[in-house]
Amino acid sequence: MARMQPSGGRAVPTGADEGEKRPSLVDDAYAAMRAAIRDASFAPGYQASEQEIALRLGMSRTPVHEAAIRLQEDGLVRVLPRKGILILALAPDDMREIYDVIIAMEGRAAELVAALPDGERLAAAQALDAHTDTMADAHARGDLPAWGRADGAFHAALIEHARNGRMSRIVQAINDQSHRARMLTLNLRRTLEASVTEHRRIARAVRAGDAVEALDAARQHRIRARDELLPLLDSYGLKHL
Amino acid sequence: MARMQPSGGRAVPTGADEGEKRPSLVDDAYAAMRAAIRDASFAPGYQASEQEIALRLGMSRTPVHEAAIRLQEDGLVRVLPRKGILILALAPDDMREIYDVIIAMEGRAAELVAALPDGERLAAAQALDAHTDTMADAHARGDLPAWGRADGAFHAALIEHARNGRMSRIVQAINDQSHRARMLTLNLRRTLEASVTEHRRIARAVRAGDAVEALDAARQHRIRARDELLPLLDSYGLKHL
DNA sequence: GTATTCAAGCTTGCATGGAAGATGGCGCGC
DNA sequence: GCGCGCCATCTTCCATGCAAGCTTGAATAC
Repeated sequence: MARMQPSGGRAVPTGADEGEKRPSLVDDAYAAMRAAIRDASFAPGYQASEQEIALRLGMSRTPVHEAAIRLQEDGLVRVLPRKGILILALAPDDMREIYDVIIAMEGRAAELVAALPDGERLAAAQALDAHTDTMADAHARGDLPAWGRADGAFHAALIEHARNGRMSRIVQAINDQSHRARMLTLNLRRTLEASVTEHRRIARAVRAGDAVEALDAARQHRIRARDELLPLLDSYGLKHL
Repeated sequence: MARMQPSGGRAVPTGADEGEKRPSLVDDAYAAMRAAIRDASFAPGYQASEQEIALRLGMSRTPVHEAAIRLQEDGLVRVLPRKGILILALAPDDMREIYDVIIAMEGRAAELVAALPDGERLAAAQALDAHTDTMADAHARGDLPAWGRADGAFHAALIEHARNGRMSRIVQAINDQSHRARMLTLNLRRTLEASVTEHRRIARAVRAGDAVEALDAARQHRIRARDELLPLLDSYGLKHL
């Protein structure tokens, strides 16, 4: 938890949020704890005391407590009355739930993007292809982290171009929950090429304005990824991530 | 805001939540404010002061403040720094966003339910048909509120049988946001029969275990409802609900 | 040695006070 | 009359105090 500082960075880009306001201590605490959970400085299962976190962040218990409430709402922690903050672990069944949400949301997003008017649609397709190019490059260089970043950027772009703040927020919350699992399983993946191919198919459907094809392409992409990942988790006996 | 009492009722059935704990003051405040917003005791656009709400609920400002944070996370209010709690209104564009989320989630839910093993699947289909029967009865009697309740029960059952806590939570949050709009537009609806027919189609697909058909039926049902509702809102010039 | 009780120390829940920011009205200058 | 600036007031933000609940471990009875 060494790097857990009240980084001045914005709390979280909420998608549909346009009101700019300077971050409060609560925002700082929220961002710091969220980052600490994402990069596993706070390991799942760890039970922290609000007092201790407050001390470390150089603030009182109140903002930490309020940030914990937000994190609980996001599904990242559980606030146990009079016991502390529990960092939640992910079971394989949680991954199943998460994938179903993603399959639903990205499918609809792809459909929506493919139905945009020409200008926006082509811009979106171009952005998607650019990210896929980056993925292909990273794969050729054997740069796995870069591949992961580009893959994330592709899916983020797909959602963002659907212009639906609520979808963006939901997907972001879900991604936060599964971030650790994604990082872990990046090394287990075998079929990186398939992703590139499938991304191309999605981008092509968007470019053509074929909503039905875009929906199916996005769904199949995520369904295949899930069917590849879940057995992997089981075989490795990963009960919690 | 007369009925806004710290009703002893549970805070909110979180779906995947099994930890039973007696409600705290924060839970009371959350439930009371949520109910007040739902039934429009707190009108959209109204700017409340935490102090005033606390006074009315017979507690101090702290639990009200923390409940407000949760409500903000749910998208029901906006906490304006040093200005108060703003009850959010819904613009037609918000309804478009909400419908896209619902179309995505219920479509996937229907698909999942149709893919359940025989026992559960048939039980689900039976439950869906029962709710549809109630709707038909209510329609025959001209009992619009009962029709609305049965319609809500149908869609809630569809989601619940998909056995995905995250989906349940997301859909519940979205339903909270659109509850007022649904109540309002109930009176404007013309095509109640169509809903019954489409519900039957969904239930039939579930019973047959036809996931593809269930997905399409659920999607088309919501798409039609949206295409019927949005123009209605526009024509009535309803800028915020 | 084992089981039971109880107390001390830890934790958060909630109340409250001080401080700082936002707002609206009033008075002053023009 | 009209606009501008200032101040009173209202609001939240955050720190802190107190009380209550849970856990742990030691001491005692057997």
